[in-house]
This record gives sequence, structure tokens and C-alpha cells, in this order.
Amino acid sequence: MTSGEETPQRPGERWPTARGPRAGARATSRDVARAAGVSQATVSLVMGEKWRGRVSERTAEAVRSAARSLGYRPNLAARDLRLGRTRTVLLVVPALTNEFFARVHTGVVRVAREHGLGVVLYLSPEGTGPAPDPFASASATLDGVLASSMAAEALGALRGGGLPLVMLDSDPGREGASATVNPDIADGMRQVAGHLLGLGHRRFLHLASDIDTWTFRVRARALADALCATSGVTVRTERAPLTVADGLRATEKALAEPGHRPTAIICDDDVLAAGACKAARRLGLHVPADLSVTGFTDLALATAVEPELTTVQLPAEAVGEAGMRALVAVLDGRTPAPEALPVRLVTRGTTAHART
Amino acid sequence: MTSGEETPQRPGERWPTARGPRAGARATSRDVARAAGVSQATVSLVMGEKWRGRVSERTAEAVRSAARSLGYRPNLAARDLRLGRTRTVLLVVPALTNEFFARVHTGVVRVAREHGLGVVLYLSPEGTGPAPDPFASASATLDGVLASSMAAEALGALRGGGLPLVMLDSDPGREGASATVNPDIADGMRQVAGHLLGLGHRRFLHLASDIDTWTFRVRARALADALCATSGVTVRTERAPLTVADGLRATEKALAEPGHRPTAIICDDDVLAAGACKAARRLGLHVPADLSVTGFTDLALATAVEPELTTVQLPAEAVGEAGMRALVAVLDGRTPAPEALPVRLVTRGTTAHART
DNA sequence: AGCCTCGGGTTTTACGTATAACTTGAAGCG
DNA sequence: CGCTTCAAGTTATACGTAAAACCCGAGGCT
Repeated sequence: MTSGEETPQRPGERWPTARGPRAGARATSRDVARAAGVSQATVSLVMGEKWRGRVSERTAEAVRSAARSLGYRPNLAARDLRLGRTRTVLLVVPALTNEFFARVHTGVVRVAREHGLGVVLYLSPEGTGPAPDPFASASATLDGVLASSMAAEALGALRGGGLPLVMLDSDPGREGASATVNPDIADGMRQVAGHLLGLGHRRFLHLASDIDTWTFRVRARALADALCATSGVTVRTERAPLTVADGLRATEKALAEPGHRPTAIICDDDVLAAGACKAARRLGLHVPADLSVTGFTDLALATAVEPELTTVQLPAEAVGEAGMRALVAVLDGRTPAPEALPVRLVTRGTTAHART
Repeated sequence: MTSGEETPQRPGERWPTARGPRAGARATSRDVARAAGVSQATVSLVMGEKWRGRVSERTAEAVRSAARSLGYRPNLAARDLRLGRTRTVLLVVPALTNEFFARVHTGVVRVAREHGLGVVLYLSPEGTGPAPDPFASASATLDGVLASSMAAEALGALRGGGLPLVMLDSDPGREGASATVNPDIADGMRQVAGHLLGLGHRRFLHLASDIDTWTFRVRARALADALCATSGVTVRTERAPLTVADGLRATEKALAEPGHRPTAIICDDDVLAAGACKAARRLGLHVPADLSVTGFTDLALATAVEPELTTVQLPAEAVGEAGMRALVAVLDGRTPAPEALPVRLVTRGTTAHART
């Protein structure tokens, strides 16, 4: 019927050689049992660390040494089949090319490794729209899910699964989440506000993200609260996608408007701050003498530009680590409390006293 | 014996609840068989796309509809156990926080998904030294391995496995590799040399990586060859780790030396170029009027700095895609030819005519 | 003595799938 | 007709592991 007969569509016969070249057949627990002169069940008991009071120290040692000399490794597919689990968790993030999430991922993988768990990534599509089924994409069954709030749309399909779900960088009270972990971004914004107010700034531009997720709503709210505590403060908001080019565009537009001329720009992300600095330079303004700029996240980019960005350092890897630890706790039947990780304002070259 | 009795060390009893909350028991092929009024074997035949000539269209459709209404998903652990494979490949890279590798990873995952394969990451330790066993770290058996040359040290343990191995960004003739895929970096360096020679530059500084892998050796060699073709050219080499700060330091040091004063700095990476630009500014030099600078890779950083970097754009995602495709080919028993992917010089704001 | 406990194992079974080997009824055919 | 061929299934088995259920001999207790 179909043309293209040369394409082998029979899955069962694919990769017949994949097993062949492997050095002999891998040793199984039965091989170990034979070598140690015990039954397969005993091997399973010993390897599973459940032998206390069930197997004598003599036999246990015999089994261990036989396993060692045969290079025995348990077949994980068989173990998973037996136990009905997968040792695999799904991490849902927008994109790893976003350095923040790459660092979160690093942390997640580190503690996953400690617990013998595998991490499979689901990169949620950039735009919105109905996301493809994360389960299918993972092509694996899962024990649990870690997800960023920036990928919340992709979570529809996960609801039905009833899987343990840990939200990173998200609303602590979020429904459906077994646990939440996030950097204390509200405190970060308060630190920014305090820093700039202390430098005498009163007219602000808030260069915000154009996406409406918890993390950015919190920033806006915390900033507004912190600034309103002081009288005589004005703040305008401009929204833009999180890229340098868009930050530049938005800043040029905002600074061109008459009336409100800010002395400081507070950005939701370092890439926006980099764009703002470029815009300022094009308009003949000197940063930080004429205009102060703050970033958020502390990406590598923050110290690559000149002058280096004053920014809020987010503990990205720690978020990943804490998130994975929380998921392990949930899998163990415990219920971890929501965590808010401390953040820290790093003052560098883009902030200075306001022009009088 | 050991203290800390409250820690449950019995792996078998961990996560007893993980299966419980899952919505009922998942449907198996036997459930589907019962619903469709056929045997389990028939279901397997139909789902495996091997039913042509073995099962009538009527029954096949009945099976498919039963599977659909039960929400049947094959248990992959069972399938793997039966077939003796894992549908999992290992990707070995230095770090995902390096944007280049994050993009390679994105490409790898994209085509892995098309083939129903999972990708597990092994992040090779930054420093050298004996790497931990990638197999253990993966906590999974593997069908194949994709590895970056920058993580070559971590590959010792893989040799013994006899697994298909595709090298990315590596020596085409590398022993032990089933296939190789890399961007044509030699051509990239030739383009850089041609561009700068055309602008009248004759005195160069090559700001190189301090790590000695194939990719950087090739750059040095290609650059030397291209520059030597023209007479009256001098080139000095300075080595530095791939960070902005180190690039800055190395440039300051090189420019402070007497005698040889370059008019152009050719960098092995964008981060070094960013550092070089910062150094130039501190020394009162104007880029590109007084000094031209070129980068390599075209990271996001390249357009974040001011002026934007002239750099060589590497097709990172394409490398990942081609690498994964090559690995699939090897798994299918074919032997793919080494691939060199085209690169392209992007001229932006950091290069100009040499001062006369 | 009779009964129970308990350490130290073994036997057996189930997990869900893929497929080799077998069955069966009908059609083809010289 | 008697033989093969063929479509369309079914039955049976194996993959490697974990663990429930069983077994057995030696003490301990009343």
C-alpha cells in the first residue's frame, strides 16, 4: 500500500544490534544466585538492603562478593515493572536557554541523582495555546512532576494524572500543588525599592514582563507597596517581552513620552535592564549618573555589560534543589511546608544618587 | 548498629502511596483485550503496528476503539523488559548554564521526542579528574550516548559499555565514536580572518580558550593558516578560561605589554569578546574605532552588550538535532557519515576599518 | 512432652508486554 | 478428493525482579 518499503516500520525489529554488541549478556540476579550458591530471592533480599534479620551476615557477604565479581547491575525496567513505579520525574519549564531555568535544572538534577531518580524535561512551548500532552512527550510514566509557574498552561494535562506536583516559583497556596518552592521575590523588590529611595529617587519606571504569571504579579505588588510608603513618589509601568531588544524598545518609548521623566528604571529581569541601558545610551543619557537601572535574576549577562548591573540575585540552583527535595518528601508521604528562599540585592554599577 | 533509625532505609517500602492516588489501576493490554473480545496477544499485535496480514481490519478497529475508550497506554517498563532495551540515551555535556549546550540539548530533545526516546543528562564536572560513572549517575541502562568533546574526560567509563557513541563538536576521526557531528568551526575562523584582513587589519591578538579540546585546537589552526596566507601579519595568543572576567583580565594584560599592539582581537567565545570590550573601554580605547573585536558562538549576550558583537553564529540546535539523528541511525544499524554543519559570520558593531 | 517462636533461608507468583509456536476453518488446485 | 496454503487468530512463554507465603530445624517455655 504505502510506498517507501525500505523504511523498517516494525518497532520490534528495530535496533536488533543494540543488544548484540553489549559485552555478553548482562548478569542477572539469578546468575549471582548461582555463583553464590543461594536462591534468587536471597540475592534480591540482600541487594534490596532488606536482609536484616532475614539473611545471615555470611551469606549476605557471599552474595555481595558474587555480585561484585560478576559486575551485577539490577535491571531497572524489571524492577520498575515489579514495583509499579518509574524513578522518573518530569520537570516542566519554558526553555533551558533561559539561564535561570538552566540553573534550576542543574539543582534539580543534583538532588535527583542523590535519590536515584531520573529527570526528564518537558519544554513548554513558548507561546500559549493548547500544549501537547506532557506525558506523551516524556514517553514515560512518571512518579511526579516539578513545574515552573511560567509553564502553567502546560499543566492542564497533568491535573488528570493525580501525580504529586511541586510548583517552583509559584503561588504558595496554588490549588492542585503538593508543595511550592520559590525565591522570596517580594523581598527582592522591597530591597530594590529601599535601595533606590535611599539614593534619593522619586520618579520611577517599572519595566515589567508582559506575561501575567504569579511571579510577575508579586513583583508589581511588592514594588507598589514599598514605594507607596514614601510620599511624593510617582511610578509608571511599561510592559515588554523578556528580551534585550524589547527592553530597549519599551524604554525608548517610555522615555520619549512627555511629562513623567523617571530617574530610575526598575526592571523585572536582567535582559530588560540590559535593553534599558542600551536605550539610555542611545538617548544620550549616562548610566548611572543621569539614570539608574536595576535588573532581576543576576544572569551571567549582568556582569557582561558595562556598567555591570545592580540586580537581585535569585538562588536558582537552590530553588531546584529545594523543589526536588520537596518532591521526594511528597513521594515519601510527607507534606513539606511552602518554602521561600532568601534573595539578595547586589549593588553594582547601574545605580547612583539621583540628579538633584 | 547505625544510629538514625528514623530514616527509612528500605527502598522497597518507599513511596507506598505513589501508586495509590493514581486514578484507579491503569488499563493494561489485557483489559483492552477483554473489552474488545480478543486475546491479549491480538492487542499487542495491533498496538505494535505489526498486524498487517495478521489481524483483520474489523478486529483491529475494535481493539483501537477499546484502547481509546479505556485510555490505554502501554507500560513502558514492561515493554523495555521484554525487548531488552531502554529507549533512553545519555547526553554528556559540561553544563547547561552554557547557553551553547542548552541549545544543543534543545535540538537533541526535539528529535529524540520524534523517535519516542528519552534523554537523560549527565553534566560532566567542571574540573578534570576522574569523573563519576555516568552509568550510575544516569541510574538507568542506556541504548546510546551523545557526548560533547568538552566533556571528553568523562567518557572513560563509557568505553567499556560498548554502547553506540556519537560525538558532538569533536574530531571527525575520533576512535571509539560511531559517528561525529560538528559545526564547521574551521570555516568560521576563516571567515573571521577574511573579514578582518579585508578591513585592513594586520596586527592580531587571538584570545583563546585555556582548555585543550579538539574544537579549540581547530580554531587556532584554522586561524593561523588563514592569516599566514597574507604577508605582514603578526598574531599573538593569550589564553583564558571562558568567562567575561577572565577575558577582561587577559586582554588588559595583553594590551599592557609593550611592542605588539593589536588592532583586532579575535576571541574563541562571545564571553571572552565581552570581556575584551570591557577591557578596551577601561583603557580608553573605543570599539570598534580604535580596536576591532570578534566573538564566537553568537550567544544571547552578543546582542546584549553595546556595541553588539560581530561573531560567528554556530547552529547549536542543528548540531543537537543532527547528532540525535545520527545516533538513531546507528541504533538502526546504519553508519552515518561525519557531518560538518555550515556556520556564518554575523557582522555587527565591534568590527571596523583598521586605524591607518 | 507438646507447643510456640524465630532465625535463615527457599519456592512461587505476579508485574505487562512481545512474539514464537500452534490452531482452525476455508479456499486453491492439480 | 486429498493436499497444501493462507488468513486470522489464540495459547504459551520469557524477560528480571520483589516479596508474600511457606518450610525447617533449634531452642525456649509451661
